[in-house]
Amino acid sequence: MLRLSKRVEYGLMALQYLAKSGGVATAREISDAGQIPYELLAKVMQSLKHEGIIDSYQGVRGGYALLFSPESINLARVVRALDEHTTITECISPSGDHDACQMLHTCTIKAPMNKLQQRMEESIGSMTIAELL
Amino acid sequence: MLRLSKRVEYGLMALQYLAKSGGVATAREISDAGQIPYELLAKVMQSLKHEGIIDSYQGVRGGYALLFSPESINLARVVRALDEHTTITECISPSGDHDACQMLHTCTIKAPMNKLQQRMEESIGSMTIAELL
DNA sequence: TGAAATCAGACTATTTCAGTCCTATTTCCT
DNA sequence: AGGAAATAGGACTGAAATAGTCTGATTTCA
Ligand code: SF4
Ligand code: SF4
Repeated sequence: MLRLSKRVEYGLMALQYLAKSGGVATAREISDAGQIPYELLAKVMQSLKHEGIIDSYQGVRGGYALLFSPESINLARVVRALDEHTTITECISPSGDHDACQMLHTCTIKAPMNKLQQRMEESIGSMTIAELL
Repeated sequence: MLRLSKRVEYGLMALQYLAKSGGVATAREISDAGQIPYELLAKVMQSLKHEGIIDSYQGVRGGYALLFSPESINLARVVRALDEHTTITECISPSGDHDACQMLHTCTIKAPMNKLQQRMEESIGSMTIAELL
């Protein structure tokens, strides 16, 4: 249940790389350094861009760079950018979705699961990219 | 990545039920009460039994009962009993497996992931069945 | 103008998960 | 003794999520 996806792992490696380099790096460069499938990493970088964690520069001599200091990017945000399921249960929806669980009404563990969700988020959010260096 | 499996959800409901009832309850009874697929729940109960969280009684008038007080059963243990992946990465294996990741040697995020694993476990382990009542 | 890079979407293959089915065994009650 | 009700355990199927690949478009610099 708490195994992180390859997307997140790759994303963390990439962010770590960008933090270390301090400047602009290409997806190819990061892929080579970390032995990460290039095409998959490319997608990950795009997701990180959309989330606003990194900036991108197109064309030759392009690449990616961090938009914030490593210590101000916490892992919760990275997970939110790269993972489908960011909640412990489907009834806890980040954007108030209505595709919620069927047993929503009869469910007896909904409330405590909410509490757990908070604690988990705190755990993940307590770590930053700076702690990967 | 942190969506808990149905097995865990059902397991928590069942343990909550057992804690509330205080005595012996059958899988059928719990299944009916929580609208849980009976066959799947039956498997879950068996897993909980194997982990040593509950005791079972076979035959007519049989069923399941808690082996410990609700406040001494934490969710980390439940997850361990019911979930395949209890670690954040595959290189963190509970029983020192050797099916570890290929990039184990070149990986640059292994150490911090270990730290995160600990924090996550603390979060999950900090909640007990008693908090579901 | 061409090479190198991001951007975007569709696609396939693999693995995981939820759920079902079937049979054996145990135990109580009549 | 025998049947009903329960757990035990394995095999199986279908659906869904994930990992990875492919193709083409666009941007930008030299
Ligand atoms: S309502 Fe209950 S069963 Fe449904 S997703 Fe939420 S916690 Fe799980
Ligand atoms: S070694 Fe690195 S890449 Fe492999 S599982 Fe561990 S953290 Fe992930």
